[in-house]
Amino acid sequence: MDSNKKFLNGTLNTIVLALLRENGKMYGYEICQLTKDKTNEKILLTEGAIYPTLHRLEKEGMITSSKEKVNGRIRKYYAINKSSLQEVDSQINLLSQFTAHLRTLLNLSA
Amino acid sequence: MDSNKKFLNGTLNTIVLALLRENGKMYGYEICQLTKDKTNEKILLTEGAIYPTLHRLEKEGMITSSKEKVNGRIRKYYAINKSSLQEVDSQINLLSQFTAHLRTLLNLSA
DNA sequence: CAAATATACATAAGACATTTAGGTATAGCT
DNA sequence: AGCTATACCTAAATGTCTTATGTATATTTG
Repeated sequence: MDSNKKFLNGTLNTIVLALLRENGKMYGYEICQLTKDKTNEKILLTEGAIYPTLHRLEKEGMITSSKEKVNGRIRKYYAINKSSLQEVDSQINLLSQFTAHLRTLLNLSA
Repeated sequence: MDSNKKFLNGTLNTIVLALLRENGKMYGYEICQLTKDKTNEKILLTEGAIYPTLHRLEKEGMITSSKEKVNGRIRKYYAINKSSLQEVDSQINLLSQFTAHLRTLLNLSA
């Protein structure tokens, strides 16, 4: 009841892909933090959601992981596969259209 | 894979409330049709989703139904309970904020 | 006028993403 | 030494939605 958690459903996949497209490569924890920062703590991705999502996207062949040791800890970076860039664009466009239609339905400007 | 069906998850409740708030009273089939028309057939509400949603909202005390016979067929109209108007506004605002943040994340203007 | 389509409601099984809750481990600060 | 931040992971439970059916009347069309 507190945040807009329930609205996230279905959009997480595309959020991840959009952030990866913009930033080249990112790791799970970083995706959570950046989302928190960019949305003023209004959209909070949980680790229980983000990691299975990343694993699924890799399994589907959309992204590829690579491990790097940074400051003694291992980070698992993910990047979009070049062959999937078009599909990623398409998915982001779909979500973009959806939010636009939603705002029309809700009678919101812009 | 064709439409943006998956994005709907979590927003249906609020869409229904927003349409009811704007139009005073509506029946299930009408909500589906209006949504289809307003979004250029991009957001399609299915009957398997809309009716359980209306039932749930009524059970929760957010809306109230009333049956009317129109053209020989019975229609079940729903309207927002006055005591819930504030809660409805609040929910619509939350969804509005969510879509705004989402558009920021996706690097979309407006 | 018979058949197909549109209108209008409803329910139930199944799919599926996310929440909630737990677990491991290292680095850095107090 | 203990707490917090970083960083990964998994699994059971939850809950919405899809898909598939079912019923029934009104209207359109061949």
